[in-house]
Amino acid sequence: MRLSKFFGQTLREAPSESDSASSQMLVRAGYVRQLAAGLYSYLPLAHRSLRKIEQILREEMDAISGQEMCMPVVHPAEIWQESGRWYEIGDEMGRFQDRKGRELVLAMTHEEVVTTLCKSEIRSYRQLPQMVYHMQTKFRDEPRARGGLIRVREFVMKDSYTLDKDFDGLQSQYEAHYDAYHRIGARLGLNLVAVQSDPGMMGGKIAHEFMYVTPIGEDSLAICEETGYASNLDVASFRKIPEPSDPPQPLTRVHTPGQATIAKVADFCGVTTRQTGKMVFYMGDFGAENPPKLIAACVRGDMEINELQLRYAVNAQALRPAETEEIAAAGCISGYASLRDIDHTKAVTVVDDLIPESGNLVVGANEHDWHFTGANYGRDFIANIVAPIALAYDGAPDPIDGKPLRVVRGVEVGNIFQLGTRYSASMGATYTDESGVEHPIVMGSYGIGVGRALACVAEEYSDDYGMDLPISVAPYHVFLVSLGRSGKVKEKAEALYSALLAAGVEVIYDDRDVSPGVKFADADLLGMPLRCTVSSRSLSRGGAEFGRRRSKDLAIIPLRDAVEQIQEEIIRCFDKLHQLLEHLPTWESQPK
RNA sequence: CGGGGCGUAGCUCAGCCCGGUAGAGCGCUGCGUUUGGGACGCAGAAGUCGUCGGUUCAAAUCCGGCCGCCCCGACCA
Repeated sequence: MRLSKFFGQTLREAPSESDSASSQMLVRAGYVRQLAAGLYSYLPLAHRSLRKIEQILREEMDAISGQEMCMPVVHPAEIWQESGRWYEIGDEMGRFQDRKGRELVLAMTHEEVVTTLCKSEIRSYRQLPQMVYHMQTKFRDEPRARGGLIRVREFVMKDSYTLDKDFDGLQSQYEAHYDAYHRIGARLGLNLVAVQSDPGMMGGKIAHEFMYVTPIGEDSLAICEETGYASNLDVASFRKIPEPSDPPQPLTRVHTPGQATIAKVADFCGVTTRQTGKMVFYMGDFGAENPPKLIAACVRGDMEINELQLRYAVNAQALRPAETEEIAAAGCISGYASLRDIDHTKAVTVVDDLIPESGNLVVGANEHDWHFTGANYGRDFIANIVAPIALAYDGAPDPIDGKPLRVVRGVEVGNIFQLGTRYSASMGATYTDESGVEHPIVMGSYGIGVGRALACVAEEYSDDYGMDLPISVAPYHVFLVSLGRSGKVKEKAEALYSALLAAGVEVIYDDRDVSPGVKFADADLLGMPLRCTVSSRSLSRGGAEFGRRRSKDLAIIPLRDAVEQIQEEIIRCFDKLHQLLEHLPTWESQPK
């Protein structure tokens, strides 16, 4: 590729709409252009990188017996109605009608289509197990696209689907994906951390997310390097250690004027926040046929509510913070609320499982400017439900060995779900076993966002000058630049370019008639890992300069050996990257 | 969906308070000089000031509606 013919241009300044390093660099380097919120065009450089990422995905999926196929982006509504997700999913699903008024859906994912195919293709246990995959566009009308390429509305995902006759089969294909995803991360130059995750609307019980840890991530993770525990914060558990307390003391009403926050009241009463109980109120949505109900949750004062776990504990479909009037309707006073005086029929009352183990708490007295001291669960207040509803926090003891958890941010590059029979049962995809009995097929689904992976790689490998992409992802391996307009330099550079092309080296050649500063700046920006410079200076020293991007110590390589030496260096780059494959985490090595 | 910000040349932005000729830098075009880290001179092209309406003799500027984009939150198979 000649840079003089390149479709697109580099930008000295990033457009104001992009924020993260990855987005800014990809825009400045002419890889991508935004068309609208969450919709991007991928220019030739990005497209080459995306194809390379896809090829890595393809190789790793094929290696675990995947069969590549392709399913449509537009689906009839009926299959989504059959699975039930037509009704469960809201505005994030793109819906439209064809000319006859038939309801159509833009694919958010492809479980429904795979399951439909199972109905026509899979009849017997003899046809199982199976693993199919494709790389196909998804559309999700996110309420808010953000972070440049990290969260977009239209994107290509590699999604694979496993079909098994039982859960043992599923488990084995799940583990194969678990290991394959680590290999994919390594080949992309990304350290992906597998964390336990919430299966959510995918159904099923076991799920992992593969996270690229970065401050710009949207998800919070709780991880412990020492024990290997790693979980999405949503589902993270931790050891709960009760605060030592004296034998139960009498419940005492205390005047606490103006002490409406936990910190203030703890300070006022001379106790730590660990010796207080904190009330948080939500309105729970229990489905269309049930009225919304107040949820009164209590955690220890130093902790926060894990809303997902609370939602599961009360079996609600959704939660939102309650208004002051809604709290008052159950007989509680905001800021001084207590489970002692609440009407347990008007609210679902929940305490974290640490509360019954905590003695002599300071809690609200349900009256302005009054609290109780010496409150003890069971004697002074109770709840409908006792469940682990406290959110893990930085420094919390991990559940395996009590070592401190670290809470970090991450971007979800991939995920794996054990679906079980969630789709096959509702849609009637069955096989016949050895004894002639029909069973629903046991399914798994496994996704990796291709564009998101590129964004993460760009984020990881950016510096002040541009990107320094791994050899496996860079659109070209070598950036060849000629300096000066002397006929000899141009001639030699052209000859080297032709020789590299003839040898099959992926090279981008800056043949433009611009100043050296511009060429070097663009070379730095564009992200090719290797650079080769031909100039009168290099020629007088015996050939071309060659080395890593922005490297200070550049070797002079004679032009007659240049192609060979460049090829060898490319191989060394790949070898170095592939060394990462040697010590990857595996399913076997993760803590159980 | 709640809160905040922004919309002026291809890009980054000034001008808006205080209404009256639409600006700068970068980029682009031409000519000349220059060529190892975003060169310089001269000449030039380029904008329905997001959009619709209102106020006014007069609106980029004041007022209102709408649209779009960004950020925080809610949401996120």
